[in-house]
Amino acid sequence: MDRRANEKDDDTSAKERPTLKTLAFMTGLGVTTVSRALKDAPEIGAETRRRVQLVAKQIGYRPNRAGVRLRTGKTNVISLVLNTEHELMSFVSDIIYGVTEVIADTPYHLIVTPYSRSQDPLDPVRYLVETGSADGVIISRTQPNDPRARFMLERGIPFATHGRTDMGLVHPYHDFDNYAFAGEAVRHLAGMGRRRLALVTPPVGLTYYDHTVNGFADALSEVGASEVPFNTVSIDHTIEQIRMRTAQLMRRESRPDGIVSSAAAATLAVVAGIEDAGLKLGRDVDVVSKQSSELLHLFRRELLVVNENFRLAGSELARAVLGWIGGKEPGSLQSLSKPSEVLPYRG
Amino acid sequence: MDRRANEKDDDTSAKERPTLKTLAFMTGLGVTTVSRALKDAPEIGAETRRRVQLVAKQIGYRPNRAGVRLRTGKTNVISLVLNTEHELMSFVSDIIYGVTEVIADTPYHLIVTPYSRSQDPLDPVRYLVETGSADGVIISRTQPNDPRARFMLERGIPFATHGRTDMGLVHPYHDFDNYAFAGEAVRHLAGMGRRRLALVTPPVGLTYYDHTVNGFADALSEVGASEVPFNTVSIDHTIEQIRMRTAQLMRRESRPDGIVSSAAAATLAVVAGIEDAGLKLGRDVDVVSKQSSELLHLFRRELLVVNENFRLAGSELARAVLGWIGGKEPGSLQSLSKPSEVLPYRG
DNA sequence: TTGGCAATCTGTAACGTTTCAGTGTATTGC
DNA sequence: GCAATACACTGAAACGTTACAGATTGCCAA
Repeated sequence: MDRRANEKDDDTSAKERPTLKTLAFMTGLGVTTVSRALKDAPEIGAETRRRVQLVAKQIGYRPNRAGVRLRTGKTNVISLVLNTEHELMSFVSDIIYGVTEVIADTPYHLIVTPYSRSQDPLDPVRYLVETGSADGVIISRTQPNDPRARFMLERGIPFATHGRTDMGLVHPYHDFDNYAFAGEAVRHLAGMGRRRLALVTPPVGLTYYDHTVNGFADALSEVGASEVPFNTVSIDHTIEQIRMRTAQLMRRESRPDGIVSSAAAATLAVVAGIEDAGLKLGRDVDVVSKQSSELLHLFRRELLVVNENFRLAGSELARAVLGWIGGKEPGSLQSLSKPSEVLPYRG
Repeated sequence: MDRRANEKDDDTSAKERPTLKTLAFMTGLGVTTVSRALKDAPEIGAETRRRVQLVAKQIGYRPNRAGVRLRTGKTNVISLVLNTEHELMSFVSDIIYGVTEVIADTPYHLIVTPYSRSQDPLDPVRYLVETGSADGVIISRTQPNDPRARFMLERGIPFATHGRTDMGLVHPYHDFDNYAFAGEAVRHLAGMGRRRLALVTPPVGLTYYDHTVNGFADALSEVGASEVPFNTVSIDHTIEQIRMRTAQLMRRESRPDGIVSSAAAATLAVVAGIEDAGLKLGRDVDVVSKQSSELLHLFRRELLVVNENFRLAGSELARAVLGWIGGKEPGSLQSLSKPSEVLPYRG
């Protein structure tokens, strides 16, 4: 029995993946020692430590994730929670790439946890927390009073939000300064002589809706321009809806001579609507829009753009969650990204 | 000792997550019985089975993934392998959503495994296979002779490719019929009287480059039109490169009067280049382009489009991998998506 | 010499799951 | 009446890891 066990356990011609036991056998040490040596524990002799680490590198040892996870509860997983129906396409891949960039040389894996519109946004988060499926969570579509953030804060699981909350609770976030964006946009339009401005808002209910609306309103009164209400659409509406309602708006005699748009996709529809109404961009009306890739200037060179970098957002969010997991103060893991200047076509 | 152990093990006022032991205690059965009852093993009495499943549902039992994975090696993970340096990969999010749609009511999680262009594309796949990090893998940017597919086939790990290979090996795939697309595009342009056509190709080296080029060439000779070589760009090039080289091309007197473009982002640049050269879309030249979202018609209504559905691709790929994991024949898990008709603006 | 202590190293148990090799019972066949 | 058999269930072991509680050694102070 002893013989057989040894034969099996100590198999060195291993096609199998090496484990601590393999390393223990090769070095002549116990698994405990090997385990500790690999994580630079202080009670292991310097030479032993080096030797173990050398052998481990040589044979390409990688800790078994299931073993670690079962024993310690650490999943080495970051989950990105996404709404599959709203999140505008291009953002998502940029955020994902930003996140993966940061976790690339960590043991972390990124899992994407989706939820659909019909679902309570809290569902996927509750699932993650209750099943212990991730060490950290990134959420977007953040609300001023966000139940998901509250929930995770209660349960003590590290997370970061894309966008800020306003609950008096402190947690990591990354946000684009939409207050500044809307303000800059208004000032730029006013500088061009535009006086009657409309705003294509973010989705109602999200925090950055408030920021954008406030930035817009404050700058309006600052420059003495007036607002043309355009509450019938937000960037969450379909292309067709935005296009149609923009056309309606632009056919009214009280139409705006300047429009600020919170998203590139919406801007395409807005411009289509403007042209449907027989007006000309740059002459009858100017449009300032956020964009996350360089395509709006290809679309119409008259467009004025402000760039928002979602890859950066992804990186910052990942850094924030990892920081929290690593024990940093949540309050020190907040970042706000300033908008670029309003950029005219520079072709 | 016995008392203490019991007190700990049988803790029923559990704030902790229920495990098989919890269920065993609550039902008065052994863990083995509970485990089998939950997976409908035949040697468990019908009533016991129902009872166990009822209790499990009541207390919201969910198997511990780490436990299962450690014991069985089953990860319940599908990995999507992505190249992070491919700009304007807006379809990535569509694929992700398609995949998540399918795995939503399975125990599977989706992990995104990135690699950068500088890396060997085989690296991430090798990592996944060697660490046993996933039960199934989805890859894209498939090549006719694809080392990744060959590797996974050798190692016996289920996968699906976005795009076909041409190695005489059979494996699941989903592909868009780019041969048909290019052919349709050429025939449509020819039908409009265009005789000198250029092609903005997919990246050289990928299988669908060949399909596209062949479809283009075959249809050209079929309709008796001629090709204007445009090998200096592919859709992998930057917006600026495509734009500049299109402008160069269009300034030559041997310029094409029709262009077929394999991607929406490239098309934006192509149109910009056409206009840089002082030509007018729809008059001097017509362009047929693939697109994955409805934005090209907003861009220029003269554009002719063919739709490619990436969400569908994601779903099909996920179904294929899951099918293979579930024991279906790889050869039965292949699908080809036919292009839509060439669509003019229907505004 | 002895006791104490620091420095290294080690075996065992446990995380939650499934599989293996059983253990009891009741029922059947003869 | 007894063995064979089907049925319903069970304990122990194992997957790979880490934490706990030692074990061994050498060295120094008393």
